[in-house]
Amino acid sequence: MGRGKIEIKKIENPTNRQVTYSKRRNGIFKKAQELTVLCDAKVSLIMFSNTNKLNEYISPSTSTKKIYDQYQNALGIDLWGTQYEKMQEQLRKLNDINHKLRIEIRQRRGEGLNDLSIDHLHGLEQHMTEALNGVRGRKYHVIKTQNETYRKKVKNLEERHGNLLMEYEAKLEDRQYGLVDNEAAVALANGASNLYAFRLHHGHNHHHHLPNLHLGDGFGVHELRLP
Amino acid sequence: MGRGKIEIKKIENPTNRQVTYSKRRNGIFKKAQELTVLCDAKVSLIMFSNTNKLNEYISPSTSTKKIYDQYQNALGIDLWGTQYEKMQEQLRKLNDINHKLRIEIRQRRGEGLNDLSIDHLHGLEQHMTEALNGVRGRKYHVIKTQNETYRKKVKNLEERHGNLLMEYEAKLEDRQYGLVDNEAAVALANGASNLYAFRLHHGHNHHHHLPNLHLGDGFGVHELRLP
DNA sequence: AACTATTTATAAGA
DNA sequence: TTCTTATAAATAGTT
Repeated sequence: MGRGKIEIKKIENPTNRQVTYSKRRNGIFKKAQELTVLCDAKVSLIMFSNTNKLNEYISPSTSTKKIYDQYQNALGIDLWGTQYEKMQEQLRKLNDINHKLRIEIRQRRGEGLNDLSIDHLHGLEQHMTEALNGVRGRKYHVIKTQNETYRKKVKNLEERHGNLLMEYEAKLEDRQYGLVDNEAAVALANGASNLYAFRLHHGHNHHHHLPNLHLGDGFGVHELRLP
Repeated sequence: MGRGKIEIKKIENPTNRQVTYSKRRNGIFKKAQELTVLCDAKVSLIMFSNTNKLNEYISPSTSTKKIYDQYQNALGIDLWGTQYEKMQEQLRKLNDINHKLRIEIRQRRGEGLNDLSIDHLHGLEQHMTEALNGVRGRKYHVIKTQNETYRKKVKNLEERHGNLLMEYEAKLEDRQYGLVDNEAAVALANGASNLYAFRLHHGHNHHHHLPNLHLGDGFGVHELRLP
C-alpha cells in the first residue's frame, strides 16, 4: 500500500527504516486502539525499535501489569508470578521463625524475662543449667585432650633431647680422637633451637588469657530487640 | 476500508463483533510481523477478546519475558522487578541471620560444641552463667513478689475474719436479748466459706508441681539442625 | 470462509 | 518530521 509494493524484508537503509518504523508504528497503534473500541478487547502492545526505543499501547480499561497477570493466568504457566507468591510466603515464614528464635535466644541470654511465669522461668533455668553443664563438660574434655596431647609431645621431645645430649657427649669424647663430624654438629644445633622455640610458644599458650566477651560467630552480633 | 465506512465505537451485535475481532486481529498480527521484519523491531502484542480469549504475537527474536524485562528496564519504574530483587536479597539476609541465630541458640542449648575452641567454650560458659544468674534472679524476684502479695492478702483476710468473728460473737450476745439479724448471719456464712475456699486454693498452689520440660513459646519447638 | 466494493494505510517524493 | 498522493492492503458488508 503505497506508491510501490515492497517486499517484507529488513529495510537496509537506516533512515528509511526509521521512517517506516514511525509510520507503521502509528498505523498499528491506531489499529490497536480501534480494536479496543470496536470489539471491547484489551490490548497490550509493546515495541522496541531497532535502536531499542520503547513504544507502548495499552487499552484504557486496563494496565500493563493487569494484562501480564491475566496473560500468565491464561497460559497456566507463569513467567514469575507464583514464584513471587512463594517468595512472599517463604519470607513470612522465615520472619516468623526468626521472631521465635529471637525470643528463645533473648530468654537464654537472660533478657526479656519480665513477662514470663514462674513455671516458664523455672523450666528455662533447668534447660540452661543442663546446657551449661554440657558446655562445661565439653570444655573440660577439650582441655583434658589438649593437655594430654601436649604431655605426650613434651615426653617425646624430652626423650629426643636426652638422646641428642647423649649423642653429643659421645661426639665430644670422639673429638679427643680428632673425629669431628660437621653434619652431626649442624643437626644438633637445629634440633636444639627447634625444641626451644616449641617450649616458648606453647608455654605461653597455657597462660594465655581467656577473653570473656570476645566471641566468634553468633555472639552478641545480632540485634535481638523484637520488632 | 470496506463496503462502507464504520464509526469507531463498540459493535453491539456480538456475532458481528466477534467476526470483526477475528479479522482485525489477523490484520494487526500481520502488521506486527511486518514491522518486526521490515524495521528489525521487537514487538510483543497481547490481546484479550471481549470473551477473555487470549491471543499473542511475539517477535521471533525475543520472548514475552524478555520484552517485559526490557519494558521495565526502559521505564525505570518496574511493576515488580526491583521488588523481586529486593525480596530475594531480603530472603538471603534473613536466611543468613537465621543461620547465625541457630548456631548461637544451638550452642546455648549445649549442642554443636564439637568444633569450638577452648576460648570460645570458656566465653560461652561465662555468658551462659551470667544469663542463668539473670534468670534465677528474675525467678526469685517473681516468687518473692508473689509471696508478698499472698502474704498481704492472707493478712488482710485474717483481719477481716477476726473482725467478723468479733461481730459474730457480739451478735450471739445480742441474741440473748432476742435481737436476731438474719442479714448479718448470711453475710457471716458467705464470708467464712469464701475464706475457706481461698485458703484451699492457694494453699494447693504453693505446693503445685513446677513442670520442668513443658515450656511455652520458644522451647524445643524449632528444628535447629543446621542446613 | 470467500468475495469485492470501498476505505484505509502507507511508500515514495517533496 | 510532516504533507501529499498514487497505490497497495485491509476489511465491512454480503453471499
